[in-house]
Amino acid sequence: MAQQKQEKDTATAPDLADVVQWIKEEIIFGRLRPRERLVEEELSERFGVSRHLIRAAFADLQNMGLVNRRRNKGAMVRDFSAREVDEIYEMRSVLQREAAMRIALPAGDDLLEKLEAIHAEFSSAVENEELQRVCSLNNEFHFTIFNAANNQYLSDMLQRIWTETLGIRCYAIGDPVWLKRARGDHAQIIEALRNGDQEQLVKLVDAHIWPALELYKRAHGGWHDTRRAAAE
Amino acid sequence: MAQQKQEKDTATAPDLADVVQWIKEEIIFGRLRPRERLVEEELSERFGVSRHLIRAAFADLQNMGLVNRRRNKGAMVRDFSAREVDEIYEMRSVLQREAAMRIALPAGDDLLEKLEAIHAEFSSAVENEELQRVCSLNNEFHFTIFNAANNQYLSDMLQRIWTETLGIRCYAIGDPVWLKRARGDHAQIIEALRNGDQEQLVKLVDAHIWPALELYKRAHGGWHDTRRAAAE
DNA sequence: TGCTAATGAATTGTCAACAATATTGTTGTT
DNA sequence: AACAACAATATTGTTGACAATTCATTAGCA
Repeated sequence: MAQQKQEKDTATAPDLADVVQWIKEEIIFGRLRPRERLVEEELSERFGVSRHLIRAAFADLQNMGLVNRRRNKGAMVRDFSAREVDEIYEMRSVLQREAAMRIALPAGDDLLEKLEAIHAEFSSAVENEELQRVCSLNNEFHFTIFNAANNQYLSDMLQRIWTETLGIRCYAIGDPVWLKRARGDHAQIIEALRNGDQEQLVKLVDAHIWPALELYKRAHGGWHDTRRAAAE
Repeated sequence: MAQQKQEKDTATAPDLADVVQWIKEEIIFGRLRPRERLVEEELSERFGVSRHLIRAAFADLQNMGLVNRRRNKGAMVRDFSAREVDEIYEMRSVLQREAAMRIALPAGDDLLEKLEAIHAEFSSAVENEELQRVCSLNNEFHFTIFNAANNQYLSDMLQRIWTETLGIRCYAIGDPVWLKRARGDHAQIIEALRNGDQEQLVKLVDAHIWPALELYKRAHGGWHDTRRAAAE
């Protein structure tokens, strides 16, 4: 699934995948803000790689939905309109419910054990406020579940949505209230999986996604709904 | 939606979009077969564009799911395993049903008129056996409907699936029996839209997708389930 | 013969210079 | 002062050459 590069900085020259990851993180963790222009040479110097790689990375990031590009005008960090956010979240809801519905219940012991292991780590990461680990363990938790739906294409679509909504969801990661709530949600989800209560599972998985959206919307307060992603 | 380039060959130098479109058609209409290797310089000469453009096009086509690439090994036309085909069709079913369910009924006159116009053209294209037009009108018919669900992200996901399944669906386009049936299906779909029968609409839209898959599977007869898309 | 290692051709990956385009700043006219 | 035309700068797009990698063939050896 989430194709991580195995050994990162073992003195190997930076790869396209590395550059994509770097820029992705810059965007996720807010060093590059929505609607900010991305200048090829600037990033090229910052990361110490050729402009060529930056360009290629832009293409990838565009396909991931993290940046917009217009011919001869360059790239900028994608900014979602209020409507786009709502639409993407509706679809996230549809697909996650579909995944939850497709999991064969009651879950096998191996799945439950794996989830509990992740959940334990997640909890400890929350307590120590290791945000980056929280984020990555959260991903792992959910995709372990989604993959249990046993449809690779569904997992892939969810992967795409997760990437696109990173900027939205990562608002929540820093919020103590949300973190506490998420931990509880995860525990409940595991319970539903164990008890074989499919209806409850679907409900829990779906309910779990909305608080982060609310946080994001609140943070964006008075929302000016200007922008629109143009194709050319 | 389907971002076509307006004026094609008005003596303007070929664009990345052009190249992508060309290769796409080569794949769709079978001049490039599944699992066939795509050599950059070869295509570069064939189309008379620089190797760079071909490379960039490969990246795009990979993201569209039409080709697979592996580092230092090049690109090849994507080939679906039996399982992948089933999985992608399950998801196509889910999303199309979701779209059908979201259309506000009864449909407005403008929508109905538009669909009837497309349907009339479709019918004539079928009778004259203009396959390429059949294909494009078929797209237009369905996306007019999908867009009526009023969720751009949903439309975009369906667009992606349609592109990926082109190679599967275009088997059907050449089949007279399927064509006849499709024409009837479309008429029924318009009726359901007019009558405001949502349940029937969902059912029709869903039932419409499976015959083409059956045709494809039959054509692929004894299926060797070898291949697998590798990440690196 | 059957296996491994070395060679070479084919192909992809990378780079740096150059061309085309957009953006900004300046000048001159009314 | 307002506006338009022009010039200068900044940025992206394109090209061709070269480096690195893979793949197929052959040579060497037991």
